[in-house]
Amino acid sequence: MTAETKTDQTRARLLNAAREVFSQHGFQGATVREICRRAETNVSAVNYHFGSKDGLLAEALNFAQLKALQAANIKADECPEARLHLFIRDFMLMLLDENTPSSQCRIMARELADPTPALDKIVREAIAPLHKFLGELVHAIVGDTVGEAELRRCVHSIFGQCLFYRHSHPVLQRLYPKLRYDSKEINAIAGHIADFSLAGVKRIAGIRNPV
Amino acid sequence: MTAETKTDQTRARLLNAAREVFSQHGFQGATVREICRRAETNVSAVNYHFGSKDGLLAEALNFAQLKALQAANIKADECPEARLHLFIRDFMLMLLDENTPSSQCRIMARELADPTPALDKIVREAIAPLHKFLGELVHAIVGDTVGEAELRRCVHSIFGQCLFYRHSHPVLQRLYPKLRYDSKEINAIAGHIADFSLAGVKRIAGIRNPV
DNA sequence: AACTGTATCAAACGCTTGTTTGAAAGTAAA
DNA sequence: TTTACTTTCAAACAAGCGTTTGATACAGTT
Repeated sequence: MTAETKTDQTRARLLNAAREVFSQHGFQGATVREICRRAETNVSAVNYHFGSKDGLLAEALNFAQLKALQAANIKADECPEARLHLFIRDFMLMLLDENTPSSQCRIMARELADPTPALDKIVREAIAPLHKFLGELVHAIVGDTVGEAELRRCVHSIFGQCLFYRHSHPVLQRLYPKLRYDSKEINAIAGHIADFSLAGVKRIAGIRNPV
Repeated sequence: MTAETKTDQTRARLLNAAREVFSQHGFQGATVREICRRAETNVSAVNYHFGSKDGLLAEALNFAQLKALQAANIKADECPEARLHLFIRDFMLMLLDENTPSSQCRIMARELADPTPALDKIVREAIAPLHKFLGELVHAIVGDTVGEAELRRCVHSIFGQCLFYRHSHPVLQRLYPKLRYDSKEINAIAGHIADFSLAGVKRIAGIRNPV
């Protein structure tokens, strides 16, 4: 085994472990020692390979999946209403599904409220494009009938509903101990948010809602 | 000055400082040293008066304002739709207004995603009643036409929209640097959420929405 | 075989955390 | 004033944190 391959293997193990631990405990709550324990390597490996805990977070972030989601949604040959539904479902799957290794989105969700050195990068490269994307999708639904501020608030309403299930998960588990985020439940939640939001944005736009 | 008065004064100063710091940095991010610095007392005062940092948090929590909000809303002689609007406005004022010293609600909001020893108490005494209250309010609007699961999801949609502006504040400030939560902005946000949600719950209930 | 550079590791470093200690100051009753 | 009790405080404590160090093992080159 060459030295380079060994380096890459250790790096990869560290990145995977970091994504796990960051998404579970947040940046502040995660410890370098636990990440290294899961990566089965020494504590000093983080600083050797990534310079610092900050550097590890920066490299652990990966927005590819989020961008793929948007690209696939744009390509989908559907009306804007259907695309909104699709987007919400895919987004909720990324946020909630415990069977997929898409912890990037969950890392970001954790950091929203607690600025870390990486938040500027996250906002610039992931969140801002995401808001722009959803803003355009909502605009395609309601047309030019709503002002910029109201359009933004519609986007906030949609993201707010989605993120609620991630942020408030510890609370919801206490309120409803039987709650499980299996694919059936996630689909039901996504369907609800899509219906609820479609009625909401149309109401804001002054469009009559059919039953 | 009697000893008891002195004790109470120090206790009160510690509680006020604790509410400030907890709401700003969260439980984990807050340090007893900073709390004591703001309370202008010694580090050991926290353990002397409250036993531990956990004990300080438990006593710093105060759900009176949240309960007063619900009581006032029930007393208000308005239709359910108007009461929903009132509730959302008052709730947003508690969550966002920086000029009012209602940091309790903000402490809770911070802890939602990050279980602390106090979360069980918070859920039991504050969040569960709040969800029950809003559930009944939504039920008063839509009647018996929607199932229990869908009603719960409507409540989640409303809280999700409200909490978004608190949780994502650091992100929103980066996206829109001009954003300020003055009373005009808070009222606009509350109005939007009320309109948006009213249309949403009626759509879920299968009630046609007027323009 | 000797040399070079990289990767790993146990151990330690400097710092911060929540908490404890023991003495000093202050208050109230005898 | 003496006594008993409460409150404050500087200092220290043990544990945990991110990070650094110096030795060791190892691959590839000469």
